[in-house]
Amino acid sequence: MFMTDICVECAVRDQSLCGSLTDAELIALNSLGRRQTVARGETVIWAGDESIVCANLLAGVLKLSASTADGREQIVGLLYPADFVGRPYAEKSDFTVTALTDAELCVFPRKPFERVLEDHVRMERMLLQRTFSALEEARGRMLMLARNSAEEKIAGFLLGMADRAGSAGCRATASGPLTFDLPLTRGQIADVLGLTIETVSRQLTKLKAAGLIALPGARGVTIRDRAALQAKAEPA
Amino acid sequence: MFMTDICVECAVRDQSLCGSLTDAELIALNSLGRRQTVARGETVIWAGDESIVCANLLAGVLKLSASTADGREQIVGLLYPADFVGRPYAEKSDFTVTALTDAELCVFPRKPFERVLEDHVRMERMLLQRTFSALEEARGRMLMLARNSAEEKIAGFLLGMADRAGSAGCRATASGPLTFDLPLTRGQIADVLGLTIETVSRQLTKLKAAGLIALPGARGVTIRDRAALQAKAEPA
DNA sequence: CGGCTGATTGAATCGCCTCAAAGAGCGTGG
DNA sequence: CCACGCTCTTTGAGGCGATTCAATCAGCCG
Repeated sequence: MFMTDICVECAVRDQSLCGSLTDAELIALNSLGRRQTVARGETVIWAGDESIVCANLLAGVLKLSASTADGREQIVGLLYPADFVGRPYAEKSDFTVTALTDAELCVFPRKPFERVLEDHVRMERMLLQRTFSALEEARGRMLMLARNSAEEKIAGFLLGMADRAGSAGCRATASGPLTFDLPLTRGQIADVLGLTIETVSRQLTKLKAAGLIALPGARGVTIRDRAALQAKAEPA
Repeated sequence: MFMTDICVECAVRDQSLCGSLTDAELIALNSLGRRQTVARGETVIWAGDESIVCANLLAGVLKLSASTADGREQIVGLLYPADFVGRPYAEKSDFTVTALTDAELCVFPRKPFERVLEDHVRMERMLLQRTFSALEEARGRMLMLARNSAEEKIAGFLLGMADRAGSAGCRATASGPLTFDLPLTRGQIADVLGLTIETVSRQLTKLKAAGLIALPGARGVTIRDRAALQAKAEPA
């Protein structure tokens, strides 16, 4: 194995699907994969297009979105580093994938990737488990979208983002004030939660007024009272 | 192979996951599977419980539901004959599975079923594809839940049920009036669409008043103007 | 014939959306 | 360097759609 192998220096080597492969097995994938950087706002896959590629997300945040015939949009999932992108064995893409932040992908042509999958049962099994997890998450999101109030949605969303940011290590204190930057605009948060920009803004302002959070700068968020937020997110 | 083999007389033999197996391979599954009938209203799997079984649905309709801590419920999926039930490789169940009609299942203990899956790559691959389809459906449902009006939800729901009933062959005419029975109560429709009972009832009444549908009996529905319904479901 | 579950209908309320305008942050070019 | 324009955000006023609460009605079974 050469030092030029892209997998060797892969930041998500162990968390991604590839974690199921031995170094030897990686060689096949290695020759297949191609690093690709995408700028914030750029769309990687268009809904309805032919399904050409699969990928592992190395860095950044992507959104998965769907929209109605008359243009109403809904973000149906967010993808974080080490997440898998695309749908093997499908001829066309169902959803649009767009970069919310500058991002980096490890892209594979779909057909050859399917062959690798077929040759490596452990990897395919891992993909199955990931897909089940994604399904579970999607269904949980359905409950949230259909049954939670705007306040519950915002509180839950902030907690979710805080957990992610926390593990990414902005500040380690679990219960104390945690500050992080949202990778989404108000409009994108609205698209995730099934609300409007104005409602998102109003709810955030309300939580700030109540002292549960602070909003340093347009993108920053500080969790000041996690317990109270949790109570708003999940009323007994 | 003996005539007592349950797979031989299986109504969904070719449509289900098992369709990927040869008759010889079926023998292993055959000894594992157990027919189980469940009555309308009965719950097969409880959310949070240990994940003990997987199954193929042979007949009837099941609902997959989630609920908030304070009891608001959302149906996150419906299961029809030949659909797969459960989640292999997971230690606990995420959602509650309940029979909406009297139903019949072909149940497998999870652990042994996983072993069969591991031994039959084609079947596992088929499950992967099914799971991707379920994910796609769930995400489409998210768009519907978050962005469609009550009228759009009801119109779309009726069309979906009509398609199912149509293929099951109540009456073959594609564009003419099609009559079928809903397997769901108003309350359950409300849980599917993220509405309330009253809203469902009002929207149905409105569509009836507009002459797009008729409502013969509590459970019956007649599609009188499919094109108009389609227009309500999917405004350009 | 009650008693039950499910469906319908009405009235009033409220939460979120729509429309509208103003303010903040930020990069660009004069 | 600062004014300008852009995008994103905040805030307000008003309206509408769906919910909530409540009462009646229909079908079904014992």
